[in-house]
Amino acid sequence: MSPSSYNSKSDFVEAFSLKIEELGHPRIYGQILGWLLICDPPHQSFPNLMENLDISKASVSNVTRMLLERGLIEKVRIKGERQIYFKLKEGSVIDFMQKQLRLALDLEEITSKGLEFLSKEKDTDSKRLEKANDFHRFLAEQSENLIKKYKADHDL
Amino acid sequence: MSPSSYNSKSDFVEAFSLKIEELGHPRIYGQILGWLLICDPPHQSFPNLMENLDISKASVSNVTRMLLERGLIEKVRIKGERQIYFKLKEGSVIDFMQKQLRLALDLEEITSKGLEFLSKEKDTDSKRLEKANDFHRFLAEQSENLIKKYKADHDL
DNA sequence: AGATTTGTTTAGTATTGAGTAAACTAAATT
DNA sequence: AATTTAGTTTACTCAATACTAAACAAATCT
Repeated sequence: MSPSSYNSKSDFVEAFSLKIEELGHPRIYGQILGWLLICDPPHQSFPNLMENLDISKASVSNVTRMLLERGLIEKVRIKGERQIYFKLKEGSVIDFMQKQLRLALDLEEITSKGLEFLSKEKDTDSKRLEKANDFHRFLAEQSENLIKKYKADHDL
Repeated sequence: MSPSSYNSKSDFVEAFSLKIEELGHPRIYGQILGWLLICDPPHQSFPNLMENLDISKASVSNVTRMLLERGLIEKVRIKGERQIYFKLKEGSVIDFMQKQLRLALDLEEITSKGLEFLSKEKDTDSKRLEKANDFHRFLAEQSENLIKKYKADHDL
């Protein structure tokens, strides 16, 4: 179905950032992450990012701050250089997905508290919520296990 | 940390819909899903939804259409009644999460195509992207297995 | 100290999308 | 056929947010 690849780094960055944007992040958020996955060298300065992604200085400042706060990138200082460089943090790809998987845990909690309330009411049908809760607990536990296993198998 | 439960059905619906909203859906999207998880009876009319969720007729119409298209709810006709009722579709909770898990598959594809492009370039460092692709493939496969197993174990 | 470079913050623009009221359509009842 | 009921569509308002240009702050170099 998709045997074709991209024709430029920009194509990759665009596809990648569009997907990240679907999750509710700013477009530039995914652009920077995507670029840092393939750029050469792996660390990039303000001007590097501005030019290659065609974004403003303010955007670099704002979005790198977000990414730093979330622990997805880190600053790199180079001896004798004034500029700041940014690079992907080790394990950022895993961390990013792990955050997505928290959804199951959050919904487990919410449905669990909902069940607790329903149990105090009379004449309620809690079957639907019980099923939902059960499934979310399963998924939260098992996906957590998956990540653990992956990390263990890859010395992280 | 959260030993307390909710004090009303509305509290549950609000917490639930806020979480769904974080994923990029309209607020009312989660409100209707949440309400249909706990309402009595399980099928609800336009007026039911308007009153209990305090939303307009137009919103019920628009958002139920979205939910129908995505296969998360279904229409119920009752003999001799003119009104339409809506109820959660069997398996909608699982379907909803399965859609979330597609992210790993999508990112696997994108990184895979990125790697294919990089392989045609010279002097590129593709280690970062290879790692990302490997992880996403793992997660896509394994999470798919989880769902399959859950469905099998629960006769779905 | 003054000037230059580097990065941050502020203030403003523009776009997007949610939600609704009201107009409209379709169907059923009288 | 006329009227009421049920749901859809249209047109609009409002709020949130991304993004940037320009003003600002901080640090380094001469």
